[in-house]
Amino acid sequence: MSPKPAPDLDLRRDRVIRAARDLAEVHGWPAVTMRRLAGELGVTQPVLYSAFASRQALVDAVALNGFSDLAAALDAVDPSPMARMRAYVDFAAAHPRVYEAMFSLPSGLAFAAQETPEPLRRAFSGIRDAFGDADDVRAEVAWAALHGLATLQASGRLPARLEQARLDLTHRVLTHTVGPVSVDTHGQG
Amino acid sequence: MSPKPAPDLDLRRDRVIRAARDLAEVHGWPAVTMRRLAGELGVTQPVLYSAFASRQALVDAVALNGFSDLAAALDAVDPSPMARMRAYVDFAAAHPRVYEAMFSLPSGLAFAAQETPEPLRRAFSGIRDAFGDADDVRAEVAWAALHGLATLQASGRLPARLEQARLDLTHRVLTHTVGPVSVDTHGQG
DNA sequence: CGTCGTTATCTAACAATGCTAGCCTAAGGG
DNA sequence: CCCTTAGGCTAGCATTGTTAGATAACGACG
Repeated sequence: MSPKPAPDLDLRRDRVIRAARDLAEVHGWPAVTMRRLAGELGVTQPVLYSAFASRQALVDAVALNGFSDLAAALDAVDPSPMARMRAYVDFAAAHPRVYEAMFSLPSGLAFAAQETPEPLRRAFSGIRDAFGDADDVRAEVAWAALHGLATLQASGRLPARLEQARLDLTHRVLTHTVGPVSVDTHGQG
Repeated sequence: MSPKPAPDLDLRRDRVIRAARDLAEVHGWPAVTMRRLAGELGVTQPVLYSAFASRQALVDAVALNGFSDLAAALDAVDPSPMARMRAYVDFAAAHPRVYEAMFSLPSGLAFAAQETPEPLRRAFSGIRDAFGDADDVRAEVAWAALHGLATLQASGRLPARLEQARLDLTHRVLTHTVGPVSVDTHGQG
């Protein structure tokens, strides 16, 4: 049944993912070509296709891996809002290309569906645990704010000098809000 | 000096930009190839390069155009926070690919520098006028929140059903915050 | 121990992309 | 009518993702 020693596909996938991620972090995603990747790993292109059906699938795998790491980074700190916020933006700043794969690059990953991969749910839980509400609205807003800060800062569209001030203000408005939580889902839901 | 009638480059640029935008909105940015674009316009590829030095320059032009439109959309409504917020997310939802070119796709547009193109500054002013503070921190946070909401919703990562609730909460926390605005820019600025 | 069958891997190629060099042709001045 | 000038087109290059067909390595069976 297996005349040739079946290669450890999981191990190979892991190696390819790591190589792709490193290459992307150093030289950007456009530099992550199948040829160059194969060269770095000392194999030929078709071998990569035994691990991933397409380049898109590989990028998706890097993204999924990133969600796992993000979930771990959030879990590693205490569940106070400020600690989680700091952990989130720090993760995005430390691994900008992975974050790009997770959110900006075209992706085939489902999210709001029930097929949502588990690492994605875990990452979101890391935020919900800190901002949890009656429903998820506050956590979703918190996530959106963090995501906006992370991406706009990563692309240099916000002055770096005010980063801490922005995070402080975001924390303050999300935790010290007055007024009822009249969540009515009318309108063009 | 000009043996052949010099083509109206501005008009041509405009046509190319419009064609690229329409094509992107319908079929996505990967479908916007120079060949296909030339075909739609009834010309050959090299003509496009007389209008834009590269595909990247064309995408940047579409993005810049989008910032102009966004600024106009914000100016068109009264400067109340809620009206501006609604206008912002509506613009992003109505022109998702243009918004993608403005924020997600690789871009050569400067932002925080003093070389920032005027349409970008105008678009940001549309937000600052509604959330203006002592410094720009609150406006920046508002912008980040809106951007996060827009992108996460566009990629289907937030349930559409709660869209209005998220916007309401965002509006509430940004306008009804208690506590002083102790903006100290210490830390790793 | 030798042969065979299976399967992972490599070589080589395909189609499509962004971009460019060089010829061709249209338009105006003498 | 001819000549100059410059815009447009044809054809091509290098690179990309992806795949078909050949090759070689390894275990099983006689």
